[in-house]
Amino acid sequence: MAPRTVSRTHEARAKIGENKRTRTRAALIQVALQVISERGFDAPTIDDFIAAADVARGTFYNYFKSRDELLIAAAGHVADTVDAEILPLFALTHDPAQRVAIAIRKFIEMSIRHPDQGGLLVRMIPLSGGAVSDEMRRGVLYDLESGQKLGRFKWRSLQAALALSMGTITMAIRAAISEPTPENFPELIAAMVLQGLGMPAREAQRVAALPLPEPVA
Amino acid sequence: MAPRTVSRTHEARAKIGENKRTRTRAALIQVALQVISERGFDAPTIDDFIAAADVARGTFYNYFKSRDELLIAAAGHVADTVDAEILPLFALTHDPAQRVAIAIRKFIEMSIRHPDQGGLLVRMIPLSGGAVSDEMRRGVLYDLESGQKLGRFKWRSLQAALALSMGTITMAIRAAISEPTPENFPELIAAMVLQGLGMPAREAQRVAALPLPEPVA
Amino acid sequence: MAPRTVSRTHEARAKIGENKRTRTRAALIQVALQVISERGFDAPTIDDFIAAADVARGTFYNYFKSRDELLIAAAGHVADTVDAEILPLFALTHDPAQRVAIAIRKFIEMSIRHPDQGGLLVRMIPLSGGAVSDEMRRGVLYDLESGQKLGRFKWRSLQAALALSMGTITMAIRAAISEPTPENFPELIAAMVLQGLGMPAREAQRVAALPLPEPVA
Amino acid sequence: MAPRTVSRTHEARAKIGENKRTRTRAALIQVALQVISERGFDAPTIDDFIAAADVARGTFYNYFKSRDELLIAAAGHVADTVDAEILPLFALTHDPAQRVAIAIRKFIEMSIRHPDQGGLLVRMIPLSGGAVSDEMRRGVLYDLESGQKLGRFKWRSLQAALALSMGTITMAIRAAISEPTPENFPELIAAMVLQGLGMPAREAQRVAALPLPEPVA
DNA sequence: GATGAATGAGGATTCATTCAT
DNA sequence: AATGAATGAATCCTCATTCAT
Repeated sequence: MAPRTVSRTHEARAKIGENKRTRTRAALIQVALQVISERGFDAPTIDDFIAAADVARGTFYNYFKSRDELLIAAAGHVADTVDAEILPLFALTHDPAQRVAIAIRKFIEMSIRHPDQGGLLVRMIPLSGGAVSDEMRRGVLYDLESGQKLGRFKWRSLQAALALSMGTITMAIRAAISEPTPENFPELIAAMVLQGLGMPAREAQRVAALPLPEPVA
Repeated sequence: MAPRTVSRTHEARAKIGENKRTRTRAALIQVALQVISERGFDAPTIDDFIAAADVARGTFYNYFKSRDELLIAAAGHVADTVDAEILPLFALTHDPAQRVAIAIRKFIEMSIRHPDQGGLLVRMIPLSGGAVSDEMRRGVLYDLESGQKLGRFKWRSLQAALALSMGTITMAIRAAISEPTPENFPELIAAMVLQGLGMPAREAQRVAALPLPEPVA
Repeated sequence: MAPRTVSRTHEARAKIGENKRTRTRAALIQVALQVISERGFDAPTIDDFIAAADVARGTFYNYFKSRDELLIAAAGHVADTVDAEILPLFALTHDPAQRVAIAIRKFIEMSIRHPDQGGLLVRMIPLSGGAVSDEMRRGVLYDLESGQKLGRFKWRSLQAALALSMGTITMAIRAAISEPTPENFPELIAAMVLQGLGMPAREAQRVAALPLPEPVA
Repeated sequence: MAPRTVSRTHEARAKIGENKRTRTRAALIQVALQVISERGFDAPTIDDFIAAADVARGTFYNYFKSRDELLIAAAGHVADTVDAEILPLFALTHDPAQRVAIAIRKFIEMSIRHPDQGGLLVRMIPLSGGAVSDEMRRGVLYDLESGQKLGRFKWRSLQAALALSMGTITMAIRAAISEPTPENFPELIAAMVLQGLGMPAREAQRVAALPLPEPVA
């Protein structure tokens, strides 16, 4: 079985290389989230990142062409994390009101659990043409429109409805990161947004308080 | 006109100088608003400011001790503008719902008329420590609480109510600056926020649509 | 005369500034020629140049965007120097053979007198798309063609004639810089090129040896 | 074909390895010639070489201890090529004029056929310390002097004669690489050089046009 | 042997601020 | 007051070379 051995070796080596590369990259991204949460978004230099990750200057550039590229990658990682939490829940219901509530609650919950990631998310929304937020935005847009068609929402301007939703989420995340918030803060925010979108208060509060399966990770 | 020139008093000269000084300073601030609104707080360099204002490097430092000082002055200018526009209207009513609606409508209107100032505003609000946002925040806080006491609002968490208000305003200004918006956008936003705060839809829309005295400038 | 004083002051200041700027720029170029002659073309870094010129790092970048830009400017300076020497002499004759001889002799003489400058010239010819050499090349081209028409030259391929002229000049400058050469080296080179271009040996040597007005500087 | 594979002797395997080793080494040198011919000696990085050769970084260092070693090997390869083409022809005649003509024609022809090698040659000649140019230089020197003794040449300065020969060859190769040239370009150049060295035009052109055995490779 | 991740010294570049004119 | 040349600390970026797998 010599050939197999040979080929396995090749594969194995490739895989090890692959793993190491992936690990270093992941470490840099992880470290970036930490450092940003500690020292803010603008202050940290490439030097700070590599010092925290304990890699050489050149190693950084083996993975990212610039500071910005690292930050974007980090934001992408956060987006993936959020997606992984929200998408399974979206499979459970097609009620736009519920979906909006789920997204809002999950985003805020995640930001409370991982303030670094929430912070980065919020900082990236204005920046980068919204690479991160775009996906979120598209999802929200879709639910706002179908909710209107189904009579769940009663907004009079899509632009305004979008501003309400995105603005409130953003500011709520910001609050959740920097101040202590009540345990049901995510639900409270979700309910207010639904009310703002035209749902009766009682129904909004009911939908916003529906039990949610716990995240696995 | 030589005689007139000669006969100019010291005072007159001082005043002319004063005027010029004021004008250059104002020009620098104006230019700063533009540049910041386009490129954010951190990106622009002093070179960008002096190039846009077409003054020499040294001149800049005759007016501002540092880059930060210009930024603060620019923010202060926006605060003054806001004060001049909104405070007089606040004298007209003590209904918290009306006051919140007035503030929201005025902020957005002003941002449409002076996108540079709106842009700076939007950049400052998240910093939440900026003079503008603090004052605004206090005002909003006060109205939210008294509105609750008077039964006009029915929020369940002050933090959440604040996030809804501030977040929606911020995002609405952002939209108003960068996209065309319907003429009644300010009112629409105001109505949605009031609904979110627990007012019945009909009443929210009525209050948000009350006629407003035109701004002077 | 206050106004006049004021305006003279303005002019004077502008002029002083202008002078200073010009002087610093010239100093950097001068220093570049020196440093290159001492340490070669490739070795010196920007640090070496600014140390030799005794200016700050930032000052360098006030004048040149990159190391290459300095080198190109230095080469341009050399080209100007040569032009200043050759052009007046070109006014004295329209005989293409004489003009070719003058150009060759002057380039080599200059390189013997200022080896730094000659060296830079030779190094820049392959580089920079020939910004430096292009002018020279055009001049030579013109004289080669008109010399042919007038029956002074008898080459059979313009390309080949150009290769002979430019190649020989380049290599002669190189030799003149790095080895001791006989006093009449410039004339010898000129004569050989004219022979190569098809002039009879005797006539070539006569034209190449015609007395030349001494340079002023 | 398993049996055959199995029955392969150690020697055979060694030879295959040897071949592969030789091939990879040759590929690196070949690629180096290309890259150097295009971008010069200094510009290309090891990354450029390994990317063009499509080998891993470590593989490069299995064959060459340093970047310089590759450059030297590449130059050696060109030297070998030149030797193989020109030396056999030198056995055919002892007339210095013919030998100079042969060398010139062969160098240019070879550069047209193998532009990469010509490019490297041209880059090396000015360095004059390169193995190729030294050998060539010695050969040319010898022929120039014996040609003078035999009355075939009539130069007045060996230095100048050398500059004419080497400079013209260099520039002619450069032209032949980068522009289309007439078919008899090598002969034209050879004739001009011989004329420049003092041979009568008619005789120079005759010698330069003598038929040459075709190269084998 | 082949691989490619990691290294870090060497150099390039920016930009807020000072200061003589 | 206005000017703009000069400064240099802080930071970025490249690339030849090493070495564990």
